[in-house]
Amino acid sequence: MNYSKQREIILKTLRENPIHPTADMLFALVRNELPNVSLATVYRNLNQLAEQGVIRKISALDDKVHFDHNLESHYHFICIKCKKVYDVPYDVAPDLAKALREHTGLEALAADVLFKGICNHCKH
Amino acid sequence: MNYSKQREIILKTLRENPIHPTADMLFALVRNELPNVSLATVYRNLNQLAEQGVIRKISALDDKVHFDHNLESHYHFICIKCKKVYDVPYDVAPDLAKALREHTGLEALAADVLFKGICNHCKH
DNA sequence: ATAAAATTGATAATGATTACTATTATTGAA
DNA sequence: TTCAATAATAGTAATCATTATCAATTTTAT
Repeated sequence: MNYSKQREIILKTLRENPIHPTADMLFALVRNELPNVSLATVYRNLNQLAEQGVIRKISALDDKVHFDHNLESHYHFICIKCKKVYDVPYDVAPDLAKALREHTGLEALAADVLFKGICNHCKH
Repeated sequence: MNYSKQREIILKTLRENPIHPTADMLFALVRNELPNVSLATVYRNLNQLAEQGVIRKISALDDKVHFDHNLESHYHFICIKCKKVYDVPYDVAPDLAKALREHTGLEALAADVLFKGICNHCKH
């Protein structure tokens, strides 16, 4: 993987944002710094970075894929009103893979948890 | 919601199948009984049934939306090789909403858990 | 029986994502 | 540094799951 300015700025932009942005949200942000960047470049690099394990993809809703720079084990809460995605600490549901193994014998490589509800901000 | 033969057979077909089929899988199955059924009718009815709470949509698998006739609380395991979706009993991770509330104060209306790994069948 | 409302099949449209391609940038060795 | 090989880019076309549209048909309530 060669260096590219675009990839550097896409990654930097993702890391600066706690909002779990989608590809098109990042496209808009990155264009502030690189006005000629292509949407295809954003998608290409996000997929490469996810494949390398530098970032994570989260399929939060039924529609767009969101990206997460936080590699630590954690879960997500999506607000069904504003669609914002919040981090949920791992401690809320630790050792799910172990529980799965003990109950079913299945070996999980990953365990994704997605809570859905209305966030505190939207309740008011 | 009026009665329709198509809806009846779509629902019956989903209930007869433990495979968490997608819309196009159901389309193929339903066409055995109703050769003139339209793909749009399958989508339309699955969405209606899900909206009524008669069936459930499961997303976040891989692009396509799968449908589940099992309304009891339970989770899913997807095999990353054969893409089959298996049910995982609720007991593997009970009371996630309560744990979320106690840790974060957030109120979850739903908690989806998706395990990813290689199923026993694909291991051989 | 009949009119209003719901549903259908066929197909066009949508929207997120990926593929393609000619051009440009990066790299490592001579 | 120069240069050829490789990788990445911008722009755009293509893909593919899903939705929307609409005239025709079916269901339902009166």
